[in-house]
Amino acid sequence: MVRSRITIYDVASYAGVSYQTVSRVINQSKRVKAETREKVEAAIKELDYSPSRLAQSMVTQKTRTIGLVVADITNPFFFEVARGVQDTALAQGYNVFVCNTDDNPQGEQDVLTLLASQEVDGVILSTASSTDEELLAFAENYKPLVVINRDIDHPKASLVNVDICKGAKLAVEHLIDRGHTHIAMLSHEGHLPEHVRRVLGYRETLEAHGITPNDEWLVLAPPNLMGGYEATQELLRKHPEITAIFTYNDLMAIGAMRGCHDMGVKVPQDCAIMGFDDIKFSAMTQPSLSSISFDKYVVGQKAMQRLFEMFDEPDTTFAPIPLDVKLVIREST
Amino acid sequence: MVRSRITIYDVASYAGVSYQTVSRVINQSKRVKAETREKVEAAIKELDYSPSRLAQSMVTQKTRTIGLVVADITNPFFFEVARGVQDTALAQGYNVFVCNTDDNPQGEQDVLTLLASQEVDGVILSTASSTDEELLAFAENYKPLVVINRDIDHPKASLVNVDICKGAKLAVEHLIDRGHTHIAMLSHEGHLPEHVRRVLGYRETLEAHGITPNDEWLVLAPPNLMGGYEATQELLRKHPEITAIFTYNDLMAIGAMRGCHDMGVKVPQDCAIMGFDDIKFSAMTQPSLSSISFDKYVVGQKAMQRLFEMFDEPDTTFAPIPLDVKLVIREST
DNA sequence: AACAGAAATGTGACCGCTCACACGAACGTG
DNA sequence: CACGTTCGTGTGAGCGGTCACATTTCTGTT
Repeated sequence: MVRSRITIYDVASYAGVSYQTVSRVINQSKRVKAETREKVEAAIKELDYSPSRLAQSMVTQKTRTIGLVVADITNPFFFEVARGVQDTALAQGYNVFVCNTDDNPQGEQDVLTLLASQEVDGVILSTASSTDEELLAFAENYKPLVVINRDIDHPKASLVNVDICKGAKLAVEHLIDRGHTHIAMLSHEGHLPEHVRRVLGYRETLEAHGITPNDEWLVLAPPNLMGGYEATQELLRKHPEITAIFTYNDLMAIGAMRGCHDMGVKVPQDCAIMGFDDIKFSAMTQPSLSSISFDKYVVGQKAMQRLFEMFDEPDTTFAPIPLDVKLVIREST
Repeated sequence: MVRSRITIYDVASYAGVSYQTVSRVINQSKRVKAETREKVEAAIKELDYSPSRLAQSMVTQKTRTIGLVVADITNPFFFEVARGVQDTALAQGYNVFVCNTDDNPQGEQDVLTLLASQEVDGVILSTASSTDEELLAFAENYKPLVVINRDIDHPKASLVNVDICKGAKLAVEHLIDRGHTHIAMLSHEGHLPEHVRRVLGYRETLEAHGITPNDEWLVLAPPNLMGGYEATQELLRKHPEITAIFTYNDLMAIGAMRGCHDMGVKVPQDCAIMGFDDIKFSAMTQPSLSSISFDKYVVGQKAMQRLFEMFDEPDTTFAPIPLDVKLVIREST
């Protein structure tokens, strides 16, 4: 039975009060007599009334909806973050639009303007494809913005930053500890190596240990299983001297391990593999994957909490939220 | 600069027409003189106006938003489906709320009522935790509903069904072909085996080949990596006679392979492992995983397309959309 | 008993848009 | 040139709420 919507007026006349009183009950205003409140609550229950969020949003100009922009929800890193965001949002009655940009700068702009027109209350962004300028423009003109793993400087944008440099350092030092000196790296083809903190950490750590980074050993590929697989095969064919590979993320690392296997290169004996992100699969691969671990769920959680803080205090500028990483040593190194 | 919202009235007075004319231009009504339309379009561009979806939804009672209910977006199966849904929705200007139920029936009910109050235009559901009755009640009282991989019978609910029975049959027959007769199965602890089509297919196929299913060999566990890992170890400890395992999904299978490995059981020599879903990881594991494959992205795409059809023709009852599966043989069997 | 002040409730306007309708101008027709 | 049609545009109302303010009722004080 598709009954036409029950409005606040229906409840009001059923309870014998004015619509405004019903509104007060809904909004938990103190200014309602206990007795009246009960009457209204009974009416609400009786009529199975629930207020239209649309109408509420219309007048309050708050939608209780936020946008989450990620490169690709298909990547286990992002969906763990997404869960953290969603769960935290839901607990406060907020909903989340998840948008994929596929690491495409134009897509990212489209998605941001779409979100703006959707009238979300805020945006959490975890991508690196749009330029800082575009992002700054968005923060300036539109809604509160929380940015994950990216350094931009704007009073209306907040940061949540995993200590990626430290992660890269731990990873490379671990490989050096294991006696490796010919350490290659697989990075994300979508980004300039100069802007990728993993690459910077990789280079710095090598240099700190007296090893000169060899640019031939830095390969750019799509940051997924197939990208890691193919890049590894090409790399090892060209540079058989390599004995260790550090990758942009675990997806690439898992592809890399399979790439080694298919070439008859044994992991870790012939070539050690080191990932980044510590996704759940990494403990289950064969050999299991050493990686840099941090709590992705917490990343999402903190980002959402920060967004809530920004709603409450719109004019405050918040300090970045740092998140620590740790090295997880498994069989692949 | 947070300028207060530009409304249709601003555009109207800027262009020197009435607000209704602007509305007509926005809604691509034919009833506007070309000349006027240009004036209005220029004004829109000039003022950088975009209509408030909120206000539009308010009056049209359509939000251009749909809800996607999945058990856990963290499962690769679901997020590939989710991508299919999202991409298809976005192409038509629709947004998607993704909700996780964590396979918790109460959570599912909560999510459904939340979505109803959110005033989504429709719902796509791919979970099995709520009862058929609850789902029917939802379809009856609320919005168009597309259900994935589940048989419910209601004129207002549409189905997209992967041929899971066939998948289970192909899987088990393949194991039998390989000479196995002691074939165990790992299923989803959240559902009664009698309702799981994979289990039905498993039992039927065994019987069809003269093998009596042994209930001791059917283990229920959480449908994830760890669930597969632990269940496998327990199973093989109790029943070392088992030489093949068919799992509810690839996540469990990957956990199972690792479980075998850690017990010194070689895959596939000592024990073959057969998955279901063919997620991307399965080609990259070591050994790579045999599985039942179907296009998860297309599942999402078809579900969304069907929902659009339901919007267009609210009173039509649509036939279920079938999707075929195929066997992918890799190294684990 | 009279009055101020707080507490409880009611009324008008409006959020930004679309719908149904009204209205005048332009058009062809006999 | 009076007529009905079509076309182009404008007006009133209302979607379902909340806000600011007005109004009434209940307190407490002297």
